[in-house]
Amino acid sequence: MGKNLKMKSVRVHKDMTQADLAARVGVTRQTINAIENGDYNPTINLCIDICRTLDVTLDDLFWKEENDE
Amino acid sequence: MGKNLKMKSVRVHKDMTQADLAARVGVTRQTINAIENGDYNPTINLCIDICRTLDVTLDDLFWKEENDE
DNA sequence: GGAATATGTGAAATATACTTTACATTATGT
DNA sequence: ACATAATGTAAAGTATATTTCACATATTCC
Repeated sequence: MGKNLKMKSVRVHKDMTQADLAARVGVTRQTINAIENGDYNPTINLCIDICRTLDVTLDDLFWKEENDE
Repeated sequence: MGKNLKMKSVRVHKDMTQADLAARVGVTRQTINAIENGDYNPTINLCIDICRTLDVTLDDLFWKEENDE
């Protein structure tokens, strides 16, 4: 699976660590790490919580056009 | 949880049954039904597959603004 | 270079998404 | 009214998201 570089970049731009984001979202640091590294397939509610915390939308972080490599 | 009326409406507008959509997405009819009825919290990859099949994006079907009731 | 902080990762346990089977209810057409 | 298709739902099983605990590597900063 591909890494979620957008998520990482938005998080860093907001000066948050993986642990910070995890705490605000109410999830483990490992979970955030796994999502950024594309190690699994999160739940949509978790995605929504992450997006709200980072002030972006689902399409911003999780949508991929048909022809993404 | 709230029902996903947008998803139902797009699906119906495309003249697909829950079973049709399920088959195209590669999932059970019950799963589609449960998602439309807000009975659970699907995986983002499944959401993406549903969106692609219905020619919409994540924000169209699954994003909710802060102040949705 | 060493201390502290941030990230990557692994293995075992738990919660929950999703399947399978099955049946009941609601709509639609004739 | 009857047949048929579409939807709602329930229980038991399987797959996998997420946690917890633990440690190793990278990064930063003094």
